[in-house]
Amino acid sequence: MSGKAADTHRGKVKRATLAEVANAVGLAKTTVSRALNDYPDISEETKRRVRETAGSLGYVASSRARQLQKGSTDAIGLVISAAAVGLQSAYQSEFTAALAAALDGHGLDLLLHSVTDPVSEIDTYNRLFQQGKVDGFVLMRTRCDDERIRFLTERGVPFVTQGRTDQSADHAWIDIDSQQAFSDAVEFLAGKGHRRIAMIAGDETIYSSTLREAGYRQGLEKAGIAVDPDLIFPGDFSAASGRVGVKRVIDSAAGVTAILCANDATAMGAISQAVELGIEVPSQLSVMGYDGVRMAEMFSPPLTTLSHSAAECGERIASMIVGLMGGDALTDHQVLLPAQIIERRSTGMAANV
Amino acid sequence: MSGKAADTHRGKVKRATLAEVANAVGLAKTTVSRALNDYPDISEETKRRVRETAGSLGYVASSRARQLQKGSTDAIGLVISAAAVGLQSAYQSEFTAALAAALDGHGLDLLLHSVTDPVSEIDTYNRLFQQGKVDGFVLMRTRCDDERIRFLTERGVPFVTQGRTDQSADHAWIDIDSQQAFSDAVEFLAGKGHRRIAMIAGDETIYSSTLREAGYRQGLEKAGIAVDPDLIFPGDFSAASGRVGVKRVIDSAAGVTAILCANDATAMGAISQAVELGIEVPSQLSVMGYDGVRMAEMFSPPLTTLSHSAAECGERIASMIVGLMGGDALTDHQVLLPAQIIERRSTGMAANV
DNA sequence: GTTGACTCCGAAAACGTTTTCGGTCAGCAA
DNA sequence: TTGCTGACCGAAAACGTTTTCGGAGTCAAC
Repeated sequence: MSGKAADTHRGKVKRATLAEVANAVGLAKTTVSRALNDYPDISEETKRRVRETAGSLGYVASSRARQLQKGSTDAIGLVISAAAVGLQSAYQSEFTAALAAALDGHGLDLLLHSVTDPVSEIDTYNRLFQQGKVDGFVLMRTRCDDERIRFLTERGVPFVTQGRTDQSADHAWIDIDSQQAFSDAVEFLAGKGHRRIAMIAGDETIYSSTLREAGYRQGLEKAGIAVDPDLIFPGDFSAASGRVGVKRVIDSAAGVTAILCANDATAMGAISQAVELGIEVPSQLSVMGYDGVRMAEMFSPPLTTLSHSAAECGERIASMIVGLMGGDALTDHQVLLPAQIIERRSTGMAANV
Repeated sequence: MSGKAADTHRGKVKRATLAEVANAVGLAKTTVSRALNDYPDISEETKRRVRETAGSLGYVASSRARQLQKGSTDAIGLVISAAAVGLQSAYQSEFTAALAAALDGHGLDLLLHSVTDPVSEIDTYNRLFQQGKVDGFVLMRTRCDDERIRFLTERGVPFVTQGRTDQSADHAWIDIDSQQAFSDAVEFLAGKGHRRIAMIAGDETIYSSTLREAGYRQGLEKAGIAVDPDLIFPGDFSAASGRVGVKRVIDSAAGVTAILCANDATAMGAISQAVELGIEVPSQLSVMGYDGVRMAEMFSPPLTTLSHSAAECGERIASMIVGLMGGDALTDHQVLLPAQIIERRSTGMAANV
């Protein structure tokens, strides 16, 4: 038994330990630990020897033990509510992937935790942190008045939100300037001759929804169009709400030639329903989305949308949370990124009415 | 300073420790630990007292310390390759979310790790496990001959794959019977009068792609249609490859009235490109996808597809990995689930050619 | 009054690191 | 010889749990 692939016996996997390495190389645990961590008071020769035998034993330090000693995990938590999982937009997925990639760049892992019961949400954040499973959090889908933020701020837990809130002054966040974006969008549509522009809004409990709507109003003003509250239809970021929205527009709002949707999913739902109702997009109706998800490009017709980069957002959040955990002073902790109009073929000149 | 919200001073968060609880309640650490873990040899009265003071101190056991002692993390790893992140299909996202939810039901967390360099992929699996950050893995996008599987099997690391491989005999997996599904799909199309049915295949390094193609051939045979290799076009599961595929079909394959796509994304790309080329779906061309992602329903036209449940897949994988880690014997460790045809409006009767 | 069984609890070891605090040794100056 | 400096290494404590083992009681039976 010259255990070459050592301990391959199904079931128990024996990891090499620091003590074993120390033993093998004939030094103390202390020395081995410091050699591996490249402390200056260990001679180069010793370091070399240590690294060598450590390597040959396949030694990898147990992060469990290290964490216990150092008091920090190298993971940050992201809790997604299963209730919203059905609504989990394509953008959220893209963002999550980007975030994981970005965190990896900082040597951090992303701990995904799903919570079914909205009541136990806060409790989950609490447990995850108290248990020491994560060092901080990233929050998505921030709500106008967000209990999670109050809770985490109170405890001094590091976190960054993707999206602002009413309490924005007090915490680190990154957000897209959706208000500006929606204002731009309206002006864009107005520039194409549209005068009666409807909006299918997002979930009103989400802060960003209110900003998007505010942007819509602002854009109308800039374009010199009076705001007609009857042209604002409720929605919830789902494709389904786009479908419903379109029906309502048709039923109740005469003369609408363009619909601005709270996000791409809603826009796709809207288009799909419109087409089913025999309305041609964009010749009879222009539809515009927001987020710039990948699928938007492949939709038929390809979606005109307001695009922003999930990758950049992930990168910056990663840096911010690293900074926060490093105890940085609050600088650059509130970042607003622009969105950009991508004109495709779901929008066109206003039809004559 | 009656420290009600205790230690809210930004930065340091003091978690209550077992010793503190023991001290407060006037018992030994041992007793407190066992009381909280509901051991039978602690009196009910004592348990009550312990739970009470533990609660009032806001005590939550550090999972770091517990893990160190017990030798197990309560997390399983999912590594996604950033290269594929662009290709990360909607289905993968849905599945990931479902998996996280299902694992949560078993008290497990999902550790998401992104890897950029494909070369370091194996290394990542190794580190993650050796470091003791995860107790096992779930693998997605299994390849025909999958190095990861060889590696993990060799080490005796518990894992479940979503998708079979050439080495399927040796490991736990769950998969959709895509071969049967694609066979069914062809028969379905043949039943609508289609005779020249093209296929846009998936990434050929992924095992499932080969099964899907095999199913396609099998379906043709059953329908009594000769297989024409020129009707099989390469793809990579992306919407883009659907677009390209359609162009090729038009250019090089006369008389095709239906296209079967390796997945929904490809189908959507195909439809979108077809429409751009002035081809009407489904009157001139039927297009069918696979996976049954949510967006398929909202597409225009709504996509006919082969649907299977990401939620169920997640559930079962969760149970399987729990079983594996519990050291169960190999039973029920290879599960094949069916997919179901959902007829929507991207398919129709064959056009007269 | 010893024994045994039973109930409840505690001391100490263990998990595998990192960190704190010295300790040894060589070389060199006084 | 003594003392000092610098370079290198080690013993032991610490992190916060769980587990192993055993100990102190009580009570009944012999």
